[in-house]
Amino acid sequence: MATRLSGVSETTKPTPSSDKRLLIIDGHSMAFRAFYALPAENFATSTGQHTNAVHGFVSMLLTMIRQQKPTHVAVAFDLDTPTFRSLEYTEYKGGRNKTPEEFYGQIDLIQEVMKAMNIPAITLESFEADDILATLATKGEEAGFDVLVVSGDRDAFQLITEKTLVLYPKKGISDIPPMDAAAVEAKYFVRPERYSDLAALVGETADNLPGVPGVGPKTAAKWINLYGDLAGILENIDAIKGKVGESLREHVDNVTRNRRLNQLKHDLELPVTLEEMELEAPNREEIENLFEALEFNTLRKRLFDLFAAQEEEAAPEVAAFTRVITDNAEGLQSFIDAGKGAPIAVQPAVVDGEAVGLALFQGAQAAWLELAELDEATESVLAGFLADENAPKIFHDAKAAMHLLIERGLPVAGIKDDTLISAYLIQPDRRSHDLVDVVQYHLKYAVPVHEAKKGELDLGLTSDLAEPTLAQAQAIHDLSAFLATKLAEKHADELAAQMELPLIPVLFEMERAGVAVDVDRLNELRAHFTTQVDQATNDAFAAIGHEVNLSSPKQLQVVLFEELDLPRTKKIKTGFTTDAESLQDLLVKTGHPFLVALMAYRDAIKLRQTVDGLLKATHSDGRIHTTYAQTVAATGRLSSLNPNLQNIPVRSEEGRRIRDVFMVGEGYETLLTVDYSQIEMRIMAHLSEDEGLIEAYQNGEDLHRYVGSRVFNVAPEEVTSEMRSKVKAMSYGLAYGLSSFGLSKQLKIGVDEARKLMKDYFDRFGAVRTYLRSVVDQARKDGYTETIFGRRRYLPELNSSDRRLRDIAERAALNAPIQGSAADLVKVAMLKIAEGLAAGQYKSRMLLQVHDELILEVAAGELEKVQELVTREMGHAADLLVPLDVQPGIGRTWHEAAH
DNA sequence: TCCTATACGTA
DNA sequence: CGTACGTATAGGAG
Repeated sequence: MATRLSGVSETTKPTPSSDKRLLIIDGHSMAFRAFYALPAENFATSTGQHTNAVHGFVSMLLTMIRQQKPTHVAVAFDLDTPTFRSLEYTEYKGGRNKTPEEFYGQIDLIQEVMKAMNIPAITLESFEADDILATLATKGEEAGFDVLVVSGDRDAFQLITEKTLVLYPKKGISDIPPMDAAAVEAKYFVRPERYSDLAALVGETADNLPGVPGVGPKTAAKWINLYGDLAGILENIDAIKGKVGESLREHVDNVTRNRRLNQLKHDLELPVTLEEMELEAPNREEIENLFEALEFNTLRKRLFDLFAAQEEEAAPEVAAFTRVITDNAEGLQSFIDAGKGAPIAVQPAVVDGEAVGLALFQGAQAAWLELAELDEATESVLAGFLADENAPKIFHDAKAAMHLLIERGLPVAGIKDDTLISAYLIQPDRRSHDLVDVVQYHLKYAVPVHEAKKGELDLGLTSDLAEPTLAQAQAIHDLSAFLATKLAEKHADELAAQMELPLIPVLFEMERAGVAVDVDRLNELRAHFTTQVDQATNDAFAAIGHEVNLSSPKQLQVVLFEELDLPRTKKIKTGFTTDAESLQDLLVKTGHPFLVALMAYRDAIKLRQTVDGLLKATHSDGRIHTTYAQTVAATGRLSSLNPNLQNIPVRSEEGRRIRDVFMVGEGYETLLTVDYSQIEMRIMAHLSEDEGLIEAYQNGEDLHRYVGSRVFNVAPEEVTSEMRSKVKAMSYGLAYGLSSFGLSKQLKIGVDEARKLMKDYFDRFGAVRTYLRSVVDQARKDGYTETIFGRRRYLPELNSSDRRLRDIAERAALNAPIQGSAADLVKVAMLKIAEGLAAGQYKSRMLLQVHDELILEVAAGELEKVQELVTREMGHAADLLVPLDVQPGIGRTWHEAAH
């Protein structure tokens, strides 16, 4: 029987905090502080709206909340309308510099953020934010709060009491020392309640309130301490001797006016109650949208982390479950059987890259296994369950779990669902779908995580892992059910079941297999490229007569545009670009030898970096095991990382030498590469149903030559290579939303010529234009684009009022069905090939996928059949209006196998 | 130690 | 003012 570890795991109630803390912020003054603390030019959205004040303000607010842990928060803002002070004294706050243009609009944005964070932003007609702060401080104290006032205005010091402190930012927006009575006294030699008297005497330049000339804080404090307060001073005004006494008598009207104006109101009627200021979780969607528009990625994470941490301390509203420890075979078996074949969520606990524990969840039961502690019988039950194709399992990132578990001798089959995949298909444009984020987003609670630190593993720690890992397994289980509905709503359920989920074990096997590399050749190449780097470095230094870091664009800018005074290139944020294209232009214009050396340096060091990366990534088995990210690319493509094997050089002669180190591994006969030729163009022909394009492909013509002959109105054999390359660039460009301007730049021709080229193209292939337009129109209506296999990409910004964002979305909409359909095709082919290889019990295996190319390792005697299988399945992955042409290549290395 | 900007490799 | 990616380095902020 299962050992009961802890009956029902309790949901911890948040301990009702007896100390209520109210944080109140002077919105304008803090926004200004933030504005001047952060450079405006570094904080702007792509639309040109400056955000430095918003960023600084929110950053400051988050820090405050984290450090001060307020239970209630409110922000007060000034209005533009006159206040009772400006009405009484028209020069009040006069003479201030005009608000900088970059500040414009940022207060509104801050208020929007406050709204999304559910923090009241308070304004009051004819009063200033300071008065609101004062009223709130008083109200808060009366209601038993500890009050923290954040203001950049020294008038706030008068609010300091035993229960109210002021945070007055001194420099920048960080490092704010809380001011209490003692701090005020230390600085100004008067108690806070007398600070306004002192300020009245001294005056306040910022508010255009002149005081008594010749009287500074020291003198004012001396008088206050001598006569008690301002009233006392005025009573004894004639007793004060000297020049300053005279000055006081002369300017006494200033003083009384100042005092009247700097007295803050404590008794205003506020439109918001204290209860409404209680700090609650932010509106996640609003924050997502707002921060997306503001391009605040770091802040978004900080914000959610902050509130996630708080919610964690509070109680996640998660159903209780029975937790069992299954440290014996019978217990585990009965746990597995209890679900009667319902899917079980599986989540490994990882320390230092190894699975140390495993949480299982089903129904309302959770099981925890410590993998190092399992006896043989229990392990065998577990292994049987994991490997059973008919025992359905749910993961969040099944492929990663498969790697972890197989290292423990536990192969996995029967992946029924993967919530990582589901989350991705629902929101393919999100870059990350961490379990924590996905649960927070969909289920609206914070799933706990255990931050295991390196080298901290001990007996105590493994059990610490149980609680959070069990909660994660429960979350995965709940998420699976929740997302299933969402997937169906979005018509992505079939894609998940038929394509993405079956692909997981295929990718797993490819990653596990890895690709063999010739380490000796890699080292030789490294030395070779290093020689080139050194040579180019020497040449470069010789050309300018001194050393410089050739890898620093910033330093290069100095050399190129200041020392050498070369023509300016395209402007970028940090000055002028030094990219390869511009360097080439500069070389043509000036012929400066430094440019030659620099370009050689760039080429060589890039190749050496690639080689270094490969060397570092080579495992002890002499193979490189990349990881395929199945849930990153918004179009449905895979991506490859650690290392990226989808961007190994091929275009340059030197670069191709790197492809020659990828080789067939021991026990295998050869590498086989098969790639699609012009797959995206073919998909465009299919989707557009353009008769001309379809005919060209059906007749097996050289597409670009064919298109060239039509566009330039010449016979196919008269199409020059120049014409062909123009047409090729244009054809591919179209699928990316290329403009005539872009085409003219790329082909280095006039915009007029480019425009004519495109017009001639569309005159001949009108269906392409119709199709491209319809894609965008349809997507604007639907909110998404769709591939041939029904994969959607959601593009809400197609309806943005911001033209820049809309244009970007339109280009994405043009490209997504084409790139995405190609990605789908390749995935389908991979599934069929994997199936065929298994069915034929071949030893040959797939190793790599590079978008339109598959690389296989072929065992002795299998080449003919495997090649037939691969070319057939790739060629028939979909039934299009045009044939799919695939090109096989055979060789000992990746380079040799290229055709 | 983190993040951003720049540059550059692939399809 | 052409899509989709991943990775390296420099340099600033922390």
